[in-house]
Amino acid sequence: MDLIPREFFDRPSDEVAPALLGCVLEHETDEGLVAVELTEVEAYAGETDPASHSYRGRTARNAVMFGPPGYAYVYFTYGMHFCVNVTCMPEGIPRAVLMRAGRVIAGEPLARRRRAQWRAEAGPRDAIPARDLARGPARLCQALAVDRTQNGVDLCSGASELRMRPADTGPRPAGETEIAVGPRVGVSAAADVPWRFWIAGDPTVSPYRPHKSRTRSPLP
DNA sequence: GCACCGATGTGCT
DNA sequence: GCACATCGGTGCC
Repeated sequence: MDLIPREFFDRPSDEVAPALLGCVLEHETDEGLVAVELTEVEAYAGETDPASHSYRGRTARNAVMFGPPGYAYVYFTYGMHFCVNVTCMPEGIPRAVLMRAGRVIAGEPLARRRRAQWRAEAGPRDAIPARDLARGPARLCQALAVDRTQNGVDLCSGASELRMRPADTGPRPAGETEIAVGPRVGVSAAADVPWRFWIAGDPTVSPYRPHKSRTRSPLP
């Protein structure tokens, strides 16, 4: 199996993040295989990063971030969505890269069924465009069927159903070769830190949304 | 395309 | 309580 070696992840998350663009996250289940080529990622630091789940120290939820590099940290958010990260740096140093979006390169029918099933609860809908199958961190988890049960899985092991492959060294489509950098999406703290990386011009990159507070304006 | 907003569970202050 | 590393619908330009 051609997988990314663990040493790749044994460095700061803001170095790992851009290097992950073009790499492939794949999940093999009883339903089949779905593989996604990463087009958008975000780096998270630990004790120095107020936007990181490990900012306030180790808890049961974020324990995987404190473990060795190359493991999946999956968390549940907004009452209905999952997001998946890969851990970086040696054991004891909490760093991770959030995988925000990608292009489905294998198992597209299965990925579309999973996404459509999730949306069907709100009623009948139009077909989902291919570019939207994994366009956003929660959509990526839907397409790959990643949830809590994948938290702590070793992404560097061929024995894992969820694993990471190196980038294809071949040429990319014209206009999709440059790596762009900017502030992270949807974070209220440290919103100015440019730790989001994406492939410039790629249609599967999620639209940028600044963080929005849920508190409504007071009544007149 | 953009702005608003509801759904919904969990981990904190 | 309330904020939250989100999404998808509706309404409007």
